[in-house]
Amino acid sequence: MASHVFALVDCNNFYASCEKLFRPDLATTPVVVLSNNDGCVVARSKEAKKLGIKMGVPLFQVRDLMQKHGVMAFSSNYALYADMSQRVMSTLEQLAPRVEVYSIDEAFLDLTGVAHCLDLTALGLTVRHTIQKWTGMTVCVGIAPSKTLAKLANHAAKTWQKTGGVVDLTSKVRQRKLLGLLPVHEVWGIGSKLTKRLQQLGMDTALQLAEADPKFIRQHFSVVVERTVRELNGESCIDLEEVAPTKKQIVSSRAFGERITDKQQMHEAISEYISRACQKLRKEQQEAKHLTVFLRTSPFSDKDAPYSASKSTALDAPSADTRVFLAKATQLLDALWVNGYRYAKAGVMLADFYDPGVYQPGLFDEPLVQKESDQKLMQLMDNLNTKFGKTIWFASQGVKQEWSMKRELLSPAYTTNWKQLPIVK
DNA sequence: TCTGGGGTCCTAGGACCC
DNA sequence: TCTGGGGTCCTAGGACCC
Repeated sequence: MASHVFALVDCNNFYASCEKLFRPDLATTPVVVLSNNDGCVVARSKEAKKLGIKMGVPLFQVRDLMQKHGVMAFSSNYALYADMSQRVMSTLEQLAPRVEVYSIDEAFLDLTGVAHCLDLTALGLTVRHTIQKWTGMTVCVGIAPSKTLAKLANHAAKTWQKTGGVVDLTSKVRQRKLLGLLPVHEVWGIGSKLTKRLQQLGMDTALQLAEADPKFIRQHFSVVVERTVRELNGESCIDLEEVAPTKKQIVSSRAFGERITDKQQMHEAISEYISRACQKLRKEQQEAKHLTVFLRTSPFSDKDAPYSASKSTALDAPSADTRVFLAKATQLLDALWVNGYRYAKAGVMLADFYDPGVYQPGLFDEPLVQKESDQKLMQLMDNLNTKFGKTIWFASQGVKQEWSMKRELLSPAYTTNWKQLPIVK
């Protein structure tokens, strides 16, 4: 069997870099990007990291520090990040035979076929320079015989400047050397809970995990961790997935900008989430049969009474019609709603997906009638809303949406709105 | 006063069937 | 009163990722 070669390409400080790209005046300024509702820090530029601002920290805890050092904050601007991501990914597709877009700022490349005829470090440098030149983004590249090792190689490329942003980890000797240097929690798939349990068994470094007996790990943990051990030893267990598998569930949920205490407002919010979820569903060209609605108070507040509840229902037949789900969601909300709480968040979840037209009704079920006019209406709505922004919607979604999220520090839509293009003076 | 959103996979346990 | 073994399907919950 031919051995695999993967590269992991990862943008440096992606969201923060997107914001800086169109603001050359901020080149050396520390920048952070905030979560929805401007609640916590979800991305930091290298200057902000240096100040000790941690990932995920609530904004109010670092406000003084930020003020003192002149840190610039932005609300998250997903339209901008998604567009920049697409530019990076389509550049990668021109540079490598097979690409798996793994997240908004990362992609795995399959270099198996080209590994023997090209110098891998040189190839990594080419990727880095091309992305830099064509998109303005800086990336690091990690190359290794398994995805887990490629992740670690990328981590090394980011951590040590003298690597020039590219680390070729195809040699066993280098693999072992790096594994010995890294704590076990840096390994892809090892989170905080597993780290604790591994440490209790005396495994503190990635190398100690790599040297554990896979059977022992299988017994004490799971197949997932066993696979990680094999991957750390250069045995590729996780394949490249060039085409994204169809989704198995769609979630739409948001924390509110202000607490909701009024049922009518909650109904608006739920209607909005249903509408978004159904639009995503139609974009996936799927129909769903299962719906969950949930709501809860803030889990962080000690003075609010805690309440968290969810209810699910199954449709008679799969659908992608917003109106069908709106009706069901309203029933679920009636059953869930309790007066007197200060609700902080709610959401809906669609599951149990089918390709349109393949669902088999039970013997005694009503035969399915899918009206063409219904599908056309949904399609028309989607077209209008994609083309012109949010243009038409259902009355139940409300107009003012006073509960909607806070985004007070939003940057302009530099790349996706003609009116907000940056101007060169 | 202020703490994100959207996913996946695996496992255990219960219900049900023969 | 005694009372098996094996299989499947579903769901809830836990863990992880970015």
